[in-house]
Order: sequence, then structure tokens, then C-alpha cells
Amino acid sequence: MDGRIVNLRSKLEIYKAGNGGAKLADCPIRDVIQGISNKWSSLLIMALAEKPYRFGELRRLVPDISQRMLTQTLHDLQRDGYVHRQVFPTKPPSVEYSLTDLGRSMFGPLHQLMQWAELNHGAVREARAVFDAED
Amino acid sequence: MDGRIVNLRSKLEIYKAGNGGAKLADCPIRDVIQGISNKWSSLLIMALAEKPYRFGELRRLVPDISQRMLTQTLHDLQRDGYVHRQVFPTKPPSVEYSLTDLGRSMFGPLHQLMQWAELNHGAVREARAVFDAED
DNA sequence: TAGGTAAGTCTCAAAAAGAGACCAGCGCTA
DNA sequence: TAGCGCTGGTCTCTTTTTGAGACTTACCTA
Repeated sequence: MDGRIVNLRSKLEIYKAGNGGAKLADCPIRDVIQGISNKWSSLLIMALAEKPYRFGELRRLVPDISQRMLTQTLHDLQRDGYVHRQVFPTKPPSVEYSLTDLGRSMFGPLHQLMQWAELNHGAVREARAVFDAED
Repeated sequence: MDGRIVNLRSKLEIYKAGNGGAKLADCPIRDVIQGISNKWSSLLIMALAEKPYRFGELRRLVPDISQRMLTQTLHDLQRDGYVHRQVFPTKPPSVEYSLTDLGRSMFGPLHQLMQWAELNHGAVREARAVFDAED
């Protein structure tokens, strides 16, 4: 037991393989992870995991996201298959966003990471304080 | 069983609570998650989970990262306590980066997410193809 | 003596994100 | 009936972030 995760080496090999062949963009892990590792994606996924929300509701729920980035992030999540967008022909029309099965499936591991974050944010904040105290 | 994750509501409540009080930056989950959900962090954590690497080795391993972003991302990961930076007084001095205990602990859930990504990248790519085929 | 290596920093250009005005159609109210 | 706000966006402008690439200091090698 040295803390190393089994099977990791093989995954890194996939990554390294792309290295020489200029196929880095094809690395499956990077391709998928980078779609969700940006400032707003995981936050919106977390919100939609609770229940479906409408555009304006999400905007009020996450007040420091700009309307532009909310539109764009939801669009990207929809394109990657995590989010479903349904338009209701009310007046004015309303749009509801919800997680797809793929989105709910992905939220499993993401939620694990969030639980870790909640449990360990004290340690992280302390690490920052220690680091900032040094010159 | 409706696919909803237990305890999620309470976490969203924490988030919403910050809403009115303008304390969004204090949301522990956001604070921690946003430190690792950017283009390069998870990739470098993945590399360092395999074994310690030196600066130049990481640069060669991830050839499409700029030297500037490698420096900065490693610095941020070190500040958050995930990565340890050790300078060896060789000529010229060499610097080795490795995961701390906190970093290894965080890599557990992150690795779960990466496994999901590896298993489901087919579904994601297909979703993109379907989405792009529509006008 | 020229060139390579180490781990960066510095500057400038390009890309991404944020702020806020603007849009159309309808319902409500004054 | 004139204005107002609500809906879910788009458009433009500014600021921030990222990327590309030259430059640094000190040594080792050809």
C-alpha cells in the first residue's frame, strides 16, 4: 500500500500515447473532464440534481453568474448530454432544464467529490493560511 | 428511488443561504471545487498521483500546457495544500512536485470521476454528435 | 566558446468571461 | 391605453485570464 491507485498507470499511458502522436485532444478523460471542470458547470449540475429549474430560477439561485454564461454553460451541458432543455409554450414561454440519465449518472461521482470538499474545506483553508503566512 | 441524492437539499440550502447574505464566496463546496475545476488542475493531480514529477517532466508529459500556466497551476495547488514542492540544491537546482496526504485523499473521489469519464466518453461523444446534427 | 539544461519570469497578443443594454410578446395595472 | 414587468435570451463593450515565446542565471558538455 503506497497510496497509488491501481490502473492509474494505464490511464496515464493513454495520455502519454497521445503525446507523441499529437492526439492529445482525443484523450477521453481530458475530453470529458474538461467539459465539466469549469467555473459554473459543476455548480449547475449540483442545482439540477436537486430538481429541474427554469432559466430565471437558476439565475436567482446562482446570483453571481452572468446571464451570458448561464446561457452558454447550459448550452454546453445540453450538448454533452447531461442536461435536457424543455420549452413550455406558455405566455411568455418558459424553459425548464433538468438532468438526463447521463447527467444523473455523472452526478454520482461528482457528488462524492463534493462531499470530500465539504468535509475537507477546513484543511484547504488552513493550508492556504499557512502558505500565505510565508514570505 | 427517484434518483435524487440524499443530503443534497441541505447542501443546496447552504448555498442558497449565502444568496441573501451576499456570502457566496464563503460556500465551502464552491470554494474547494473551484480550486480544482479548471483546465489543468485535475490533469496535474492525475499525473502526480502516479508518482512525483519534476517541473520539466510535467511540461513534457503535458505538452500543450504553457510554462506560465504550469507554474501558476502548481503554485495554486501547492497553496491549497494538495501538492508539495521540494527544491533539490543540485546544479542547476531541480524541483520535485508530489501529492500531499490531502492531495492523495482528494484524488480518491477525483479518480472515481475520471473512471466515469473513461467509461462514458462514448455516450458524451454521441450526445455531442446528435446535438450538432440538429439545426 | 557555443550550446544545452534547469526552473522559472516578463511581455505582448488572443481568447474567455463579466456587465449591462436591448429585444419581442403578452398580462397587469393605473 | 400607456406604461411596466415578466419571460429567455442576444449583442456589444470592457476586463480578466490564458497562451506564445523571448529572456534569465548558473553550470556542464562538446
